[in-house]
Amino acid sequence: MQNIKPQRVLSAIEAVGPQVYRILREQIIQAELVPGARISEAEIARGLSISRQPVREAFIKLAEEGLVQVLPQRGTYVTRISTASVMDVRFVREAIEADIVRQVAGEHKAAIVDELREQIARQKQVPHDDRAAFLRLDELFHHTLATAAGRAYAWSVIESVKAQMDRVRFLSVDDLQIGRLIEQHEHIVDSIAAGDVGGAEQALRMHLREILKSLPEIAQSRAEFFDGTG
Amino acid sequence: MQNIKPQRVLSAIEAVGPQVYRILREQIIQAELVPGARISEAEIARGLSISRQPVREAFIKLAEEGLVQVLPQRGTYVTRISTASVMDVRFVREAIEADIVRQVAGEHKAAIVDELREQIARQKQVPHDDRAAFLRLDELFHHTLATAAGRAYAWSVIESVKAQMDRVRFLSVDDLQIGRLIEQHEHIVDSIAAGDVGGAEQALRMHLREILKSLPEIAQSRAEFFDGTG
DNA sequence: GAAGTCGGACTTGTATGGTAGTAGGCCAAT
DNA sequence: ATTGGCCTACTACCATACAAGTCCGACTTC
Repeated sequence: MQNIKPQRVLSAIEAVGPQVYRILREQIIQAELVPGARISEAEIARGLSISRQPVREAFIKLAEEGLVQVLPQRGTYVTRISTASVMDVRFVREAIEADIVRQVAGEHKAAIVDELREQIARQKQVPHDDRAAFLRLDELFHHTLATAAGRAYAWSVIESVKAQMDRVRFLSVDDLQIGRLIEQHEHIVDSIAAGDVGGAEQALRMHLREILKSLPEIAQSRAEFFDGTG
Repeated sequence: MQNIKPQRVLSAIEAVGPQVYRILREQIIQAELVPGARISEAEIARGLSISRQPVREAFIKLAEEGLVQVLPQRGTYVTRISTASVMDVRFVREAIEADIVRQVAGEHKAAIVDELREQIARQKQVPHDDRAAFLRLDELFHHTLATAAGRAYAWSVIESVKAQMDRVRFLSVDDLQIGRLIEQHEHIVDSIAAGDVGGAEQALRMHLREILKSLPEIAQSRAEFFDGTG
């Protein structure tokens, strides 16, 4: 089966390193590159028909996010998901987004409420089996909140740490949870619309803690993806 | 003046790239490398008697922190301090540390209070002209809080973003401010000791907002270090 | 004199070569 | 049968070479 290698198109207007980073990051989050898998600079470079150098830079960035572990002279491995790391990231994200939503709720801008309600309507229309589509809309929802508060930078920080959470979410979101998450979105927006700062904050914190509920279950059913240290 | 180049000792047991990163980061924060300065991979590499590759990796990491700006085929420049960026970082830091201190205040661990009070005593003994020494102790104080809450990861996130704040602090901390900052530390610890969760949070938020008070003044007196966009 | 053009000396980005170190298989010796 | 030692293949890390683009000054031309 001499299948022609699908030459992944790398843009010429952007440096290759960051592109490789995004490709690998996406593959790790979506478990195409499974936890524990061994990858090598040379192997990836061959696959993309580029040199090892940009791949190396991508590895470094992935290692900073904790998505891979680089062992000098030994190899580079996709990290297994650590429930402790997931909870660490969730804590940071909750802290930042709590202050963001407090600010939004305190500013009484009707346009934002309309925008968010429209997004919720779209979330309800997502087919129940299309997890990726819902996750994209969920991401957009939280991103919109941050932008509305004028906190684009804060969101960029969240983005740079949330990969660990996304890996779990990709494994865990099922239909039932989607419905509950949408309800929580509505609760957040209602609180914002009412100018209920404290209520909005609490609603958001509860929303982000939802992930913890399914985490033990996922860690057990997909034990090979998780490290054993808890 | 044929002065012998002081060969900075690079450890052999750690990769060179991260070491270069730390050296340059320190120099930028302490304004040895002044904002707007042009630096080049080759120049730094020659100075350290290494190749361009590890320097390049350091540049990439510095660029992610916003400490330098890499313009392909043109050059790399130490960024000027942006007051907007400083406020962005402060927002993130305040959000995270607020949740940390709430947790510490809610746990009623006497050992932590003792440790923090001892640190404050040491802060009072710092000579009033030794800014660097006080900043180190201040850093230790906040780091200790995070560790006490079991939030080592959260602190690592703060560390990776706070360079922008540190650059300003290095320019701004004078004797008067040191006294006020120590008072605020005491206020925070008192609230923790009393188990006053809300009070501890507010005290910490006020503490971290202190930097904003001197920011406009610094930005004016050292205008050449700041960008003009506000 | 002024404007346009060409060339060289930079810059970062990418590719490739070389080095030290690890892992694991194979073989020999006990 | 088990253990110890070599040897090959692989790894990441660093150094070096090459490529592509930018800037600036000198020269040419009008």
